[in-house]
Amino acid sequence: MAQLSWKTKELTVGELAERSGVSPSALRFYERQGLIRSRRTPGNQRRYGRDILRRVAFVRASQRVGIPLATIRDVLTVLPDERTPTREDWARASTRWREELDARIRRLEQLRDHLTDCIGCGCLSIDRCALVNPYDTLGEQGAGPRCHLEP
Amino acid sequence: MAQLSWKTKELTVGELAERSGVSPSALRFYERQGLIRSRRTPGNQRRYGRDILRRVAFVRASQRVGIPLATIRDVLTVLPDERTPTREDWARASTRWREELDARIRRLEQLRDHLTDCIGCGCLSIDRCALVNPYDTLGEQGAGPRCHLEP
DNA sequence: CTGGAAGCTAAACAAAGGTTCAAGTCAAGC
DNA sequence: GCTTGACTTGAACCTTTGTTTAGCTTCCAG
Repeated sequence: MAQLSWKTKELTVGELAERSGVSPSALRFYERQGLIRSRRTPGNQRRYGRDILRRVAFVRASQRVGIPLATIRDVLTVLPDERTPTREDWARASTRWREELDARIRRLEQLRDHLTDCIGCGCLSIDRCALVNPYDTLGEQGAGPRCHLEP
Repeated sequence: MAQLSWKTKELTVGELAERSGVSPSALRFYERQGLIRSRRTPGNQRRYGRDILRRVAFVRASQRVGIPLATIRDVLTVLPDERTPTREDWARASTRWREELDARIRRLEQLRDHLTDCIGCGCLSIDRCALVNPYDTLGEQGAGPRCHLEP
């Protein structure tokens, strides 16, 4: 007796990968980025408790909303550290994304409305078209690369 | 007399950069990617006709909608090659983005609705939660990096 | 005609989010 | 006890969208 039930058995990276749909390399990457943590066996292999499934799920769901990993990590740090997060803990964390999502939707809707106008007029004027020059900035966006692609 | 009016004078990269709000390095990059073309002077410097302003404006507007450059390039190839594109040409090209935008907005709205549900239940279950597993795919997304960040 | 500003190219670097590979270690079934 | 499959690490590589830098050339005003 005293055998570990499937409920309490820890997961290896491979098992977690299969159950979460996230590749082992991505899981190790998340760990390097401080998004998840793992216990190590005496032979230095990773072992995860059941909590980890929900945590990984939260990361993926957040990514789908379009949040960068660094931001997700910041939100995860507000979770309780030594206690298993409760339903309320997760709900509180999720609320942040709700606002993010609303903002993104509003922005896209504005773009769409401008675009509808512009399809009618075909203008695309640098100076006048709200779609082309939406914030009246014209340049000076600052240096550094920006990624415009959504998955 | 016979002086070039400002209406017909060609633009240098620097001038185009200033008028379009896109840096010279970005303009050269767009040319390498086949998004724009330039005439060359005998001294190998780029010169642009007035058409280019609208073309660059279209590229920037499309980027704001979230379209990757490769896709923009493909759409630009359907423009007439030797004739200056008309208002209708540009409007036809823009119509594609309208559909794209609508699709994106719908997707975000679905996400938001799921998220609202999930905040209530706090579930984030790998198997059941629509937010976590929205397409019932669970893995097998294919290889290659994907960028999730919006500007 | 000359000096400085602007242009040219190719190559390196950046950041995000990973994948792939090489070389080696661990765990478990037979 | 041994073999095989899963795991470990670090480093290199990938894509996208550009910027920066080095080393030269060209253009324009005085």
